[in-house]
Amino acid sequence: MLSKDKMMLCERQADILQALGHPIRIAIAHFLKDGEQCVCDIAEFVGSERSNVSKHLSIMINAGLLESRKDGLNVIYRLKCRCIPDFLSCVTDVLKQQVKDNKKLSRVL
Amino acid sequence: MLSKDKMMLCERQADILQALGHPIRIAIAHFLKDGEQCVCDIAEFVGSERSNVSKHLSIMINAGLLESRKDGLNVIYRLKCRCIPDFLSCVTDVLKQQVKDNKKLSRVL
DNA sequence: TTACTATGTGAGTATATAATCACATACTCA
DNA sequence: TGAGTATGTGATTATATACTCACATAGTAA
Repeated sequence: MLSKDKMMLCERQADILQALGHPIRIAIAHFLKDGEQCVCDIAEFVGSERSNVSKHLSIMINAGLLESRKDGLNVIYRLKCRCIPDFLSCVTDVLKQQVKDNKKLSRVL
Repeated sequence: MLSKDKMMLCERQADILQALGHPIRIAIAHFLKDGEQCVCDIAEFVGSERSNVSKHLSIMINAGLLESRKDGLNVIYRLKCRCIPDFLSCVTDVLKQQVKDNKKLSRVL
């Protein structure tokens, strides 16, 4: 049986996964890999309303994935941690593996 | 603006993250790192009802994270992809980084 | 000051998710 | 066969999440 401490760790890990577990938030993370951006440009990139994007951004801030700074009227967001792109490419590896398995399967069918 | 294809990719990545984005499902993944297990033992390990665990397992199966086989009365689950442990350690890296940043901050306060 | 712009927030709604319980299914073994 | 066990599923309920719209805030610039 899992200890209290390990369960707490699982909860914190789940928080991080949930904070990235939405198509718009993934897209935001991909966009910010190439450098910091304002809400305006992020909203344009992901193709959603600004108020909605603003909420997604605050979810990511709360999870410690992003940080922001003000620049005049704009608020500029950036990835807080260099490991997030690594992390995303890990997800991609899982996807690639699934595609590979599917191909193997389709050859048999 | 994000292309349709890229958006689809983000959706598939989000599916995977969501399928792992729950404390119980993370705990299951950790447990299965060390080898396949039946529902019974998984439920005992994560400390939740069997029917609930069964539903979590089917979420992970649908996301392509796990596979299962029958063995008499039991159903044995295992990780489908060796990259899932790597993936989990990536989440841990993000957490570690956050802890490190917090320490730095607390020294300043 | 006033008009304008970028962002954040609250209310309301729709939808998704999680947990529990009761029950169905499938298998084992006497 | 019948009792017992492991698992899965459907109904229900409670809660969380996402989205939209309207509005508030904060800064810019004339």
